[in-house]
Amino acid sequence: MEAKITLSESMEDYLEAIFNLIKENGSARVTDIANSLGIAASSVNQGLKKLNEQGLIKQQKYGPIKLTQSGVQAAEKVNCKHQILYLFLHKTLGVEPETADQDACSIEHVLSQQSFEKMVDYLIENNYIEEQNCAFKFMENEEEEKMAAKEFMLDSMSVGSKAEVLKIESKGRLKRKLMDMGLNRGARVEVKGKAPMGDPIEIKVRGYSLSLRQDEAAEILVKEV
Amino acid sequence: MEAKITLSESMEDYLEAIFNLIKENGSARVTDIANSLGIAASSVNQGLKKLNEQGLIKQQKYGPIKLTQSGVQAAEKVNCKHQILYLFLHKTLGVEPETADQDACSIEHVLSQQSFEKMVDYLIENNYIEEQNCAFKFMENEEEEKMAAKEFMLDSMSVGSKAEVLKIESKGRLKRKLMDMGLNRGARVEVKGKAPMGDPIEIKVRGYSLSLRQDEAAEILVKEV
DNA sequence: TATTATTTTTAGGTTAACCTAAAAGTTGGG
DNA sequence: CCCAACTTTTAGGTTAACCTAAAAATAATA
Repeated sequence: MEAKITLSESMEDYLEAIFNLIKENGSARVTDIANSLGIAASSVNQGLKKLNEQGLIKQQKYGPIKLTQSGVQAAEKVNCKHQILYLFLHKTLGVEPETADQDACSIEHVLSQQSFEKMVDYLIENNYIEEQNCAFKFMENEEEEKMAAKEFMLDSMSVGSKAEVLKIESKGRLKRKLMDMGLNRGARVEVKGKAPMGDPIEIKVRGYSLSLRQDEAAEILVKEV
Repeated sequence: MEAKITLSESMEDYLEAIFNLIKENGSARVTDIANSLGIAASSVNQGLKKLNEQGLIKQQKYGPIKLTQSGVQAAEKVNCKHQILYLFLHKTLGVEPETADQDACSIEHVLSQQSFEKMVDYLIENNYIEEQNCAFKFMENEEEEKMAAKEFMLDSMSVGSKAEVLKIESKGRLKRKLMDMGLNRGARVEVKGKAPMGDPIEIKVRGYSLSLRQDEAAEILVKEV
């Protein structure tokens, strides 16, 4: 129902940096963010524009940067992932703090939900974290997954039907590409049309129209709604 | 001058795909690589050009793709990282095979050496792999890594550099011709000049000057000296 | 409050990694 | 041996994420 936002890696980095700076200093300025990420202030400025468009931060020209509600949510989610990874690498594998932190930083953007969950399980079992912890904020939606029924591959949906994306079955780059198009878990799609041979297929996601090759659509598991 | 090769994520992906395709089918074609990575053939083509420049693969126009010695090395390294991650995620954390594979794919490019080593330690302790395994191929040679990869195809050497011929990769008439020019194993060559488009290339061997077409030079594996 | 210093923004790039469409080259079947 | 089908390459884009240099706005201080 909510317009679920998709963040690129660097957008996540910006958010996280803002989140941490606010926690530490009470405020986040363009230069602070730039310093903490090691990039130019002008680059940060551009990034903030996008976060602003997504409604995750609020900034007036030359003014201080604040997180909106959904901004805080998103930032906490990223931060939480970071913490899980850090703890896992450092506490259970014995990786040095600094390296663990760097690795967490690079992995947090790409690791699957499932792997995160498994790490959390492991950390709980070994008493490194407790169930009450931040670790769980992003995990709520587990059983919803097994609500089975009415699951199809997107290419077999009929014109006019609506569905929710459950999973992208392909790997690597293709998966990435599809996700970048907005086809993330939970996204609502509507099949607007199909060419005679079923290729390509016209769909609508998050307000955008886009057309998929049939073999691409065949990689997308959806639940009819 | 250290010629240490640094590979971007996608270059690593290309290498890995080539490596696997050759293992599975005996050969890797542009379209196969494109399919296995889910990207357009033309994109692969461009990527291959770069790998070629780095001396990691060898391809003649419209011809099959082969890995050079250093190409195989690099590919094995990446593949090995992939395997470690896969085993770790799947065997010790219980992540599902498919997801573990995808995650391995994204992480393999960015995880630190140290974290890899810790995972290997863990895998050995729990008897998922043995010391003899591939897992170590990329770990012994930390300093050797800097030495390595001074091997190039002659056409990718810069003007002014000197090298020793290791092998002529072509066969038949062309090989004969090149050998007759004095390009035998062990011969010392110096690159005297290149025409604007890299074709032809002026070299000096055993006191003679001679000029090679680029695709001829691309058949000659040399070690920089 | 004027002047200097700092911060933020704008303008105008670059690069890597993709893309589509079409041309060039190769191959297999009639 | 020729043509249709496929593969590979070329040509000409796009986009995200950076950059530098300089202009505009704000803050500090003498």
